[in-house]
Amino acid sequence: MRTERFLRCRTTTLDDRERQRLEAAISEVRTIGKRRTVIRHGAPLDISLYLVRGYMCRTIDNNQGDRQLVSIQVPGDFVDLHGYPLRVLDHDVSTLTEAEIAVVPHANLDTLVAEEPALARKLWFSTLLDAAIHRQWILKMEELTAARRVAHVFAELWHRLDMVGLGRRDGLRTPLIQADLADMCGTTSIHMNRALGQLRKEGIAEFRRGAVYVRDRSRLEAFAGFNPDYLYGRGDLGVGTELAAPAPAR
Amino acid sequence: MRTERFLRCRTTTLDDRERQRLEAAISEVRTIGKRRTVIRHGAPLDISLYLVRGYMCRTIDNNQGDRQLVSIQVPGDFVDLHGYPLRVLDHDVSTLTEAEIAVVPHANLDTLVAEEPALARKLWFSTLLDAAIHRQWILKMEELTAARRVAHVFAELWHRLDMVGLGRRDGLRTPLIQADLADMCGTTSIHMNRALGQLRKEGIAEFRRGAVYVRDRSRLEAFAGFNPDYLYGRGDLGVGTELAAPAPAR
DNA sequence: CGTTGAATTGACACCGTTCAACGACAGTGG
DNA sequence: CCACTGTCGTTGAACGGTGTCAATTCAACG
Repeated sequence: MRTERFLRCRTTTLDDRERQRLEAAISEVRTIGKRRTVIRHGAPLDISLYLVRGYMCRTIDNNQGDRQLVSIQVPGDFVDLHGYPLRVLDHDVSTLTEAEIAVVPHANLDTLVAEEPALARKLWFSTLLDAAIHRQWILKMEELTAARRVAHVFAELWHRLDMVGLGRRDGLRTPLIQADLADMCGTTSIHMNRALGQLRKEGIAEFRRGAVYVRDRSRLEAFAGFNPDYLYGRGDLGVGTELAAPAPAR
Repeated sequence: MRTERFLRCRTTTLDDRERQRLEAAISEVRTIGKRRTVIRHGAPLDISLYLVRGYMCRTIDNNQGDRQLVSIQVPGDFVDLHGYPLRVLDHDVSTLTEAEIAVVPHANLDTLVAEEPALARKLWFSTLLDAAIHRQWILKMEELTAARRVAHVFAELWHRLDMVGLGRRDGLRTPLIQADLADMCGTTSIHMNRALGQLRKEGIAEFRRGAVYVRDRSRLEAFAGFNPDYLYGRGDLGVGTELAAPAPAR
């Protein structure tokens, strides 16, 4: 089943019937080559894309003419479901690797949403997961140095791959090159190279042509200050796991 | 009407009947003092809050124990509608000023979503607007220097206030102190002070105790590289307004 | 075996942090 | 009225993280 990874291991998941209805909303499945732009910002949309296999990303052009990576998508992500309520996207959607993509016409989503409000709420949930990830990125971009930022990217990606059943024991594989990591972390590829060198030297993670080898996962996560709560995995969102009650607003 | 500003001047707006249905879903309106935390991350929710008057923000605690501001909300924002599909938030929601807040029980939203799929899609739209703003913040945080970042914050806020009919000619008023701006821009309040000094010296904007005076708005926006498309105001999203076609993915 | 994209290294300037101190201003109470 | 107090804003100097430019090495592939 093509959508088997959708919302897998999340606080909100689909039941069998809902999954079948979603599956039935797919009009076709396409295979796209690597590094191709599939959706362009500003173009009116009448379909949304679900990522079955491979990696994709969202990019935004900045004023200097180069692209920033504002999110990465893994199998099981309903990549541009955002395009359904928004009708037009603010960003571009591209493949990183060759990818298998399920096409869901908005007309089918109209039916689904009208007939299955509970499923609609779950689809909505999946898009807000992206928003939560965005928020965490804003936070980490502000808070951390480049080495810690890229460590956080690794930790997040690893965790997300685990959730959809694609995780590995000793690290993770990514389709990302150092320039991509730089784009994600808001730094230059040159400095990213040095940041990765630091991770290697400190024995936290070793990046070699897309493969990330990690000996001690908890050390990586601690280094990055990674807390998976914002990914809405099974289990509650940190309730009871905190040391102290939050302080007043300011 | 309390929700008159909701989705005002956006590409997607409510019609009269939808607005009345939304209005009817409000169970009560509360007034909250300034700088109070209203929703805490990790707490199960059965209501969502709509901001009628005043300013609010979303914050996330980082590992060093201080809070980062990941978004600011103005009147007309359905602040934590995210809590409806998510059921639990990844962040805290606080007031900046005294605020008037409409409470919408999730039970009422259930009814609304089931009976009015088109309205549901519009509510969904409003939450994805937040996601689009988050993406732009990620981009700008990475791309710009501190002075340009805060100029972008001003430009965005001004534009959003314009959309809900609260804009001014000569600049804007905010409840933000320099430390807040620093939290938003991922810098220290000391450096923020210098960044504001630079804006003042260059005649771009003058910040005095929450008031931002701007002589030449287009200069402010150019300095920040501000492009309002991502706010989904009336008019299309930059189609035909660009100088060149986007380049291939990489 | 040459080409190409990717990774790596060095030198230098700049942006931003940190610590420390001081100034401006409003509110409060004597 | 003034002194006190706390918050917010401002400034200086030293330090470190990051950007920039230029050059070089490495790996993959036709």
